[in-house]
Amino acid sequence: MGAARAGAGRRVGRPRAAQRPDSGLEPREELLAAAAELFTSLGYAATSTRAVAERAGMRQASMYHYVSGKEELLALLLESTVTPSLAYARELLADDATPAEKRLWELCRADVEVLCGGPHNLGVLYLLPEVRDERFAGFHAVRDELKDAYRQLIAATAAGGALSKGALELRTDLVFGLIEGVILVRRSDPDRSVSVFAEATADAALRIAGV
Amino acid sequence: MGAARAGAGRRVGRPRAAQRPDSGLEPREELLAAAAELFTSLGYAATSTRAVAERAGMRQASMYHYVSGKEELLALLLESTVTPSLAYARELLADDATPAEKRLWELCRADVEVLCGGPHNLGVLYLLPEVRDERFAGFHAVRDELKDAYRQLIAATAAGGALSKGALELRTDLVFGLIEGVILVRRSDPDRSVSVFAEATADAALRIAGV
DNA sequence: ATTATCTATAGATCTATAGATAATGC
DNA sequence: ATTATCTATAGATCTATAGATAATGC
Repeated sequence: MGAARAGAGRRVGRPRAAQRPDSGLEPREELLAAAAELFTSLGYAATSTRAVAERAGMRQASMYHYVSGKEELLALLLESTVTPSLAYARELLADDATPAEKRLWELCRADVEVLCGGPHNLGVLYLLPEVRDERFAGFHAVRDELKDAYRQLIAATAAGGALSKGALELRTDLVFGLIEGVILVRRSDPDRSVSVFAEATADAALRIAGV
Repeated sequence: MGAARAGAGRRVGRPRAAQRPDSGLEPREELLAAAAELFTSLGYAATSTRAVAERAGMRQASMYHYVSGKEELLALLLESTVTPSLAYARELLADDATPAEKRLWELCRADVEVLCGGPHNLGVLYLLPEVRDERFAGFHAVRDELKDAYRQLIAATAAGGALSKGALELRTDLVFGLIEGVILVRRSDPDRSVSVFAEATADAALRIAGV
């Protein structure tokens, strides 16, 4: 149980119509990978359920065996873009042995790595107009918490401690905007070295934060 | 001739089915305004020609009397977002009486005003996945030229003169990314004072540029 | 006569469901 | 028997064209 697909062995159920080499992924993962590729390149509204399913190696209708529709796929992908950074942010917030400046830098660097890492520039999902919809409230909640972690770290720096509430908000927006703006930079130039860019962005973020 | 609509007088042609108070705009302008509102809020693919036409006060089919389709509307709107900044950038490049730092600051400030000004956050059109398409090559050409103006101004600053080609490129990307990232900030918080934010962003851009 | 609009519609989608089928499991 | 898939399709779009119509212009 669990390791049912191990060994690419015999599988229950009617065989797929289009036989392809085993991807090694669970069908649901195949769908997510297909959706990631299509949503990031064509956009959400312009991607049909047929396109997703077919790219995942199954027929359009079979997709509904695994997910309720496109929407669920987008919600899952979106959350995968913020959850790792949020987990790391929580760690950094708890670590009071390290100076706030250093922790802020680390969060920026890591966040850029997540947004720009991976094969499909998943960060661009942020940019989709559909994402504003209430149906993706889960994503927004996680993202808000992440932004709050940025705010706390900025406030904890030497330069940040002196700021008024409004000024802190503005700095936070600028830093957060810089980090998310990175998605646009990567979009227009996809072949950049991510790690160098992530460090340069973290440096720039500290300068904006006033460090 | 030309001022045909003056005085909201009698108009040639079959009257519109849905009578509404005269907007004072030419039909083509009404379509552009409707498209701006819908493309920025729902996205391009999710906006139907029917929705655009109806919001402009005419029936779906009548739209084709003025434009070839949705695509033309998006192309026009996109260009309207970069053209003003580019014109201003050219002026600034020519003005060698003013220090480069000051000119760079001005360009950033003005660009943010254009991107975030106006009623419909037209800047978000940049974010639409469809925009990458070759059909919008005109927009991309203008945008590339604008980015090149940023590069030249950064290179002309005291800090920029010393940079290697690669380092200059990186700084330019970071600054340009910060400016475009502003679109995301405005999207998540639309009621911000644009002019204050534009100046704060220009300050931040100079800090990134190393001034 | 010219024009701006309308109504109607063909043809091409796209989503989600119903029900059939071809495997394995027991 | 259970399961993963398939095929088929109803119903809801959406785009772009054809052709009719209701104004003004001459």
